[in-house]
Amino acid sequence: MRFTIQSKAPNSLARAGTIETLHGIIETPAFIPVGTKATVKSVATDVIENKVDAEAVLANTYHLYLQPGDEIIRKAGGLGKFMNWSGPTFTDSGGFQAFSLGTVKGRGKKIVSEIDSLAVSADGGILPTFANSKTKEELPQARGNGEVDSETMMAKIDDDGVTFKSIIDGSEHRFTPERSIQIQHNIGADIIFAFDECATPGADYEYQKKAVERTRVWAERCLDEHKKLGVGSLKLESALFGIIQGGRHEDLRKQSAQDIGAMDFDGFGIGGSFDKDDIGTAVKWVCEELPEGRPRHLLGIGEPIDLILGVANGVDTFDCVAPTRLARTGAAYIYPQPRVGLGSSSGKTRINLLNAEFKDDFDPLDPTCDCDTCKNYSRAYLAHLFRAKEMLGATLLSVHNLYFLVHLVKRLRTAIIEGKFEEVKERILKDFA
RNA sequence: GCGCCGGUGGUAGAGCGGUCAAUUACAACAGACUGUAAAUCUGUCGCCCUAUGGGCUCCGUAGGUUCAAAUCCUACCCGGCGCA
Repeated sequence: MRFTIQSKAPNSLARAGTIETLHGIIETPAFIPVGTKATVKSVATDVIENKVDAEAVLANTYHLYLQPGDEIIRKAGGLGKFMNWSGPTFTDSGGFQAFSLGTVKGRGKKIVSEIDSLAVSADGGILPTFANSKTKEELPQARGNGEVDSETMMAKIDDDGVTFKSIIDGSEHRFTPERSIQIQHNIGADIIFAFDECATPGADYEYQKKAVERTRVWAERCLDEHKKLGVGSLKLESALFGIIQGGRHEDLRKQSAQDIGAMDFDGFGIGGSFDKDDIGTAVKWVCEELPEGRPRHLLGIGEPIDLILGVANGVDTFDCVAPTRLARTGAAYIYPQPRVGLGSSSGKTRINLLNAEFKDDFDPLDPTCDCDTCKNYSRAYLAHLFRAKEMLGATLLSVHNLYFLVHLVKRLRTAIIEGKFEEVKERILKDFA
């Protein structure tokens, strides 16, 4: 893998560049669609390539390890071949799942729940049942700190790794930094991530500090294992990115960035489950500290405004489930625009197609958008698909939302190269403020 | 014409003397979603108000029994089935 910075925006951390991989070039900054289980949900790879214009896709180690199993993907010739994606690929390490399964965060008002048991759902899948749902406030601090001692939790973290229950069949499994790297080598993505501990943003300072230290130790172990494995049987040369943690604490973020930045990683991931306010603080602290010549990926972010702020603060690549998840429930990103006769959708940056006002709205989703969905289908038709529960709705909206974010970031890239980043940033920011 | 069964909120369909403005599902209306346990989850869903409380109307229609009726009785109207 080779990273080249083409141009930098003056008085800003923003930069435009290229990441060259075995499977093609990623022009940065770039928004990378998430394809957790080796599929960007509801969208075929040729559409991701030709209609969304994505630079790469990101899959997940945890999910692919459980199903279909990393051996199968290795036999298929690696992730890209398996899913018919010829471009660059990423895999996340599974560290985030250790966090999200360990603390079970927010579905609706049941912020955190104790999982009572696993039950078979109507469609034959296995679902946990939430017998003693509690709000965040009611939970003991220890649970928020990841000290998940309860037998009923889905994951337990210790200094050596994470033991977790399969979301598919409840069986017990264990990830260590070494194991995560081994699995990721079998999956064979171009860019893989170190196995980190992602503490909940609500955890206290002491716990965050511990997570930073654990992440540092695990990072070294990942690097060792990665070097030991070399190019492996697949002969796919993966680049390994180290992950920075530290929550919302400046000293911890800088410490983590120095720790990880000093190691022999090909690039970096910034983890930690952010909300909007953290981009200008935590992300900035980290990017100021990291060595300039290696790419930075902001894990799990974001919304349009997050992407703009992320680029401005030195991030090169992003991934986020929001565009596809929102699409599946009928929500679409749009550029705010005054719409005559449509008071409530006027000026919005996101609309819900299930709202009654779109039943007979025959305009495109976003008249300023050049995606296939906007060029060919009306809001009324999309609204109908969602009301009728036709799966094409999810596909068409996913294409739009992905296109929207991918091209938003492409616009920023062009602006950086043309020396107009501040101007373009301010203009778009004003739209989304 | 006789007999039996049935008529419940937008729909289906529970309830069959008080805990019923009425279970549940669907529909409808709104909200949430940031390294995907997510084609998911949450809320509202008779009307009105000085709204974690109060008032009014309500289970085909009209009467009646009862302290109390969607629930029991009578008549009528409507629907289904059976027999003439």
